Amino acid sequence: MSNNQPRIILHVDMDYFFAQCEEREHLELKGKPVVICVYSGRGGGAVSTSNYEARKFGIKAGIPISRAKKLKPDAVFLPVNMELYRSISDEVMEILRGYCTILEQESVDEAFCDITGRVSGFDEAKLLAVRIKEDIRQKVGLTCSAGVAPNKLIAKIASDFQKPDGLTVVKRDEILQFLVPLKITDLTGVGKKTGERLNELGVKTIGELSKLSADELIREFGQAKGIWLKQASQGIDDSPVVEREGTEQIGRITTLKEDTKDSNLIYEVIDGLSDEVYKKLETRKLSFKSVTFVAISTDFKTHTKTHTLGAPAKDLETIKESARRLAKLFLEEHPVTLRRVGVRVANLTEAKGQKTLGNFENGNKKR
DNA sequence: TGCACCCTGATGTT
DNA sequence: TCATGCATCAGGGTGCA
Repeated sequence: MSNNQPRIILHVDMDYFFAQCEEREHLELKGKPVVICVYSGRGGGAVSTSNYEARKFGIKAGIPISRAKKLKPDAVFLPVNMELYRSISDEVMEILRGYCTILEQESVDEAFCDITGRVSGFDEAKLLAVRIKEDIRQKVGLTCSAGVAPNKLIAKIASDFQKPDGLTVVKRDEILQFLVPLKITDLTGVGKKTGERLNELGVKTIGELSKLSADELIREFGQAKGIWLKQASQGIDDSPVVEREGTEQIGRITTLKEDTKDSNLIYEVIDGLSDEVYKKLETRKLSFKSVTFVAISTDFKTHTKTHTLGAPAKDLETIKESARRLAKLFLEEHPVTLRRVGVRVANLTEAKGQKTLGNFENGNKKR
């Protein structure tokens, strides 16, 4: 895709999405601090997201619920209600689809739109963005923040630049001055770990990052990431907006009631998780070709074990048996105590008509 | 030797 | 500090022509 046509990309990011959905459903929440929680089943858990009232007290995504409760005991604490957020997300995406030729839904609350063919330039693009925001506000009842730029990388950073209910337009010749003062972690793809390593190299801003040579970055981060960092620091990104077929993998993970190394207990949990993964697959009519057992030990290290089948399958038994077998192997190899376990399927394909696919080599298995 | 595929842990985000 | 659940990706390994 090396055509020279300058692109215009719009990135839309719903504001504090989960919490805003709850505000829409429960009007009495407006103005109160709202905290959306993922409970672990053993009393603890983490904050999934919070509204701006809650953020004023330091309650943000990722912190333990216990800490959030200390920061603001009388905030409203609600469990995640994914079904609600999905259906609202669908409403939003449907609106966006009406405005762009290609829509790339990045997650439940974010999407890229290629609007190159829909507008004559950035001024018109800005007007279109305003209209889309207004449309979403009226039809869905939620605010979002938007970024308009010549590529996905900059559009995404731009949508994050002014929040909530923001709109930031970055034209081609404004990219460098826009990026230079930003923190390196404002680059999508640079998180805590990469940020720390860059700090050690004396780099704190994107401007400073752009001064490092590609060679230096490759030495430090390897070929692919090194080149990516160099390009990103200069605002270069050619990746196209692509309609996503669907997810590549589907999984479920849970925290055990208590830490254990008891395989029978773990098998029980695996069966339950397999059921849920199977349900998700079924509703989306997908087959899988590999099964992964995920284990997180008490020291919070993540371990995985994967088995790839000879041919795609779509039945529950295959998930359960594979996951159990993988767990057994894992426990034999690693005598550690587990805190969390998960089951994941990948290599997904559309489950066309096939009934059951029992034809993979699993002959010598103990029953 | 080159390539395709597989497995694993790291990473990002919420 | 206390530490959910989910997805994607790159590096290195492995097997085969």
